[in-house]
Amino acid sequence: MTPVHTSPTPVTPEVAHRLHRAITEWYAGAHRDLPWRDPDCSPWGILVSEIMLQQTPVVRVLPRWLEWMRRWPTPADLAEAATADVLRAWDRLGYPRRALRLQAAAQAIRDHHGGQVPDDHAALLALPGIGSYTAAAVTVFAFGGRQTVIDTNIRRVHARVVSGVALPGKSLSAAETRLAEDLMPEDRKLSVRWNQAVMELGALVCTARSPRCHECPVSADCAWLAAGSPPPAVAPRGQAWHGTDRQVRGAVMAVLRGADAAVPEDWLTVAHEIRIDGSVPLARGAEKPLEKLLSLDAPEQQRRRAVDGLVADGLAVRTDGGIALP
DNA sequence: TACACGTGGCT
DNA sequence: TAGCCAAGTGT
Repeated sequence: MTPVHTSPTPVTPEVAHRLHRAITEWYAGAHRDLPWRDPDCSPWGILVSEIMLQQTPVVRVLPRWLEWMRRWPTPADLAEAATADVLRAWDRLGYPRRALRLQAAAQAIRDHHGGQVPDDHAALLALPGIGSYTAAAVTVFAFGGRQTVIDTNIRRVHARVVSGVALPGKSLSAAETRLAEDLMPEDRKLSVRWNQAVMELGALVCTARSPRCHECPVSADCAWLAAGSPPPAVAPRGQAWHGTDRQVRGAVMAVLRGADAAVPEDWLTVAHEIRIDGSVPLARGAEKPLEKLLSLDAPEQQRRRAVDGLVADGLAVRTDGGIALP
């Protein structure tokens, strides 16, 4: 292995070997027992888990994944489902466009890959909703390929252990990619375990806010810890939420998921016409989303922008009766 | 490159 | 409590 010179302290083959051994041994005893890690889990199940886990915590994915796999155990099953059912099953996982793209991916798998999830990295990358990370993850975790997986957890572990900084930069750099590639064990089977183990270390121990360095198997080799755990160079910019278009889109989607008929557009866009007295033809359970929509007190213009955006994104459609799930 | 895109638990 | 954060992708 070529020494890595992208950090203040180059990673020698000896250090790399020590990291491989320490982190994979830690993984063997400390990893979470998740259903998509079961040796019997299908590539489709793993692909579904990877999409659901994008920007979403494991605890929230678990119940949705179990229900999803029960209803649509193969790509062909999901390909043929009604999109409105797919969006309702996605429930409150967030970023519902992922559900749309997952169904589109299922249709592409049915139409162009004989119904089988492709094991080829390039073919995976060509599917809707699958980018660099997910293509690599499926290649590795579903098919045991030797690919460099880089997610936010892995970036953080590398940033601390090797580069000695608290957090990685906003976007993935070429140097980071090269570091990750250079750190990969040559042996294919070990590389699979390495990818999985570093990710898990970042998720359970080397966390963003309060890392548990006393539990870390590589604390002795950690450049960040050795440097005295310096704080991040630049404080990450907070994610705005209250009053944003996203919040309003989310509220509108919640209403549409709970409705058993098209919702008149004015009820969504004109605040004073949204009522929660039970006279609106919405399914039971929709009251709460409606209350949320009301409490937002979002300007009419913003509500219209949200509805227009949802329609433009294919998450909703305009019908004679109003707005509905597609 | 930077921004838009959901949601809810945790500190 | 207000803000941070979570297995990213598409434009």
